[in-house]
Amino acid sequence: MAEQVDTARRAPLSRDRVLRAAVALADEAGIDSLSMRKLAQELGVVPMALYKHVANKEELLDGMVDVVVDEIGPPAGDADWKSAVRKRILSARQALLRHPWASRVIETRTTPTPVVLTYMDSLIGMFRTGGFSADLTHHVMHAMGSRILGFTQEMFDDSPSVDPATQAVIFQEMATKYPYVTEIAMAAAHEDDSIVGQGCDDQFEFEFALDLLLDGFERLRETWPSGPRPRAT
Amino acid sequence: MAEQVDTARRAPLSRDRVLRAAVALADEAGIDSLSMRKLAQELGVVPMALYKHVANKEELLDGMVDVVVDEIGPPAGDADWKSAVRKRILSARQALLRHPWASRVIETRTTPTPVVLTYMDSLIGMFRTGGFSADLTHHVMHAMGSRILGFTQEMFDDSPSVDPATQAVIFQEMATKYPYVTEIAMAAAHEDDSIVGQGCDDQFEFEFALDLLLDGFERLRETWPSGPRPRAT
DNA sequence: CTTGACAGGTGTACGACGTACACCTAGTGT
DNA sequence: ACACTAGGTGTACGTCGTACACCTGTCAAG
Repeated sequence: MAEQVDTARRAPLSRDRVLRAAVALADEAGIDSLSMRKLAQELGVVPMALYKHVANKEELLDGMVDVVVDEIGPPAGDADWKSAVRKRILSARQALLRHPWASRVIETRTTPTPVVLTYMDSLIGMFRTGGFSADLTHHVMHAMGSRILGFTQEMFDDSPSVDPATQAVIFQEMATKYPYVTEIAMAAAHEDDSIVGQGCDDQFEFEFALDLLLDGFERLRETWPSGPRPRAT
Repeated sequence: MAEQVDTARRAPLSRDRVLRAAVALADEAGIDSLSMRKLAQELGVVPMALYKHVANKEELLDGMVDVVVDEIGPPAGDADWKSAVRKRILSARQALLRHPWASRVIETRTTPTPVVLTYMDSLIGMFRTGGFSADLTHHVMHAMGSRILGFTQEMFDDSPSVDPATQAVIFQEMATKYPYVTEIAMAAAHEDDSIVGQGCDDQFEFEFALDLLLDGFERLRETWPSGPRPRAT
């Protein structure tokens, strides 16, 4: 009777507990190490037990996205649509930065969950009450693209860090084969001691694009016809 | 000695043949049905044979992306940077539309291949020779985000088409729970007889956002300081 | 107090997947 | 004539998601 770790002692499972454990596991071990089996083990339970709380892995991932989206705070009370939207999007970005796997997972969802729909509805509402026509709001939401949920793709991630000598050789090759890319990478790294890239201020880039779009939206808001755009005949 | 379908008759494999077959398979069966085993079968070969031509599945996917990027034509000869960039991006978009799996796969690549770098270099070059500073070009490329390779995420795909009665119920629920989303969906579907969405003109949306950005870039081009942006301090 | 339904955890098993590793085989340069 | 090698083969392992039958404790109705 030495060990009795069985079913009795541990807290009972629940959809919520499963989702939170999944998020935690993905946060610390990466989304690729998130399998139903590992998750079950983490919860001290047999893999199939999870299926009493989520239909399948897809639904698990949907639920995980919901957890992240729930972390986005409620809209700020700003009277000004522009700063209200800006704050909300930046808050979404913070949520996504806390869970690096989330953007990748969101991209693979095929159908929005109610939680996501609620978030989108509230965001759309900010434009509508800010004086945008339904039609213009539609285009504007499309224009925001991946920024709606607070992320943009990174193009390069940290390279596997070879020694400086070969790094220099690689750099020379890069510079001759892709002069423009190299120039841009240099410009980005001007406040950094690494040779290539990495020193790019993502937050700045994100806000740069966000503000560019918001400014564009503002201009359109005043000139856009209030009805739907005229149909081609 | 009835059948002699063995190794002798079929054309020899090659990295190129493997990649093309993979692209074809993904095109017609979807990216989820692309496995090393199915691909091998398609080529009349044992799975492990593929590994003599690609290191692993990741490299296969990299190669497939290369095939797609190669389909993007060379830059137009326009003197005007803006229309040249515009054409190139729209041409990239066409390539991606021919291979619906490509955008999803591109998002999962961790390191750009030489082919992708070449494309990016040429695109950056269009801004640089168009009078953009290296610094501004950097930000501008970030701002383009997923549009660089010609796609934006779709939010909804075709729903599994239930009967009209329940569809109406669903619609009612949607309209009360997510009034703004519904309104937008309606606005988009005004030239369509389906009840919810679907009638959204993706090409229009894409160009809307693209032009919004390009116009914004144009304005910045004239006001942006030529050096790198000043450091905080 | 019995019963039986049901929510929730278990155990086994299957078919896919990516790919390591040892092997074979045909063609080539010496 | 022979070793080398590029390229195709066969077997095998570990991992994955999950179908299906089963067990067990709880609790309401008879």
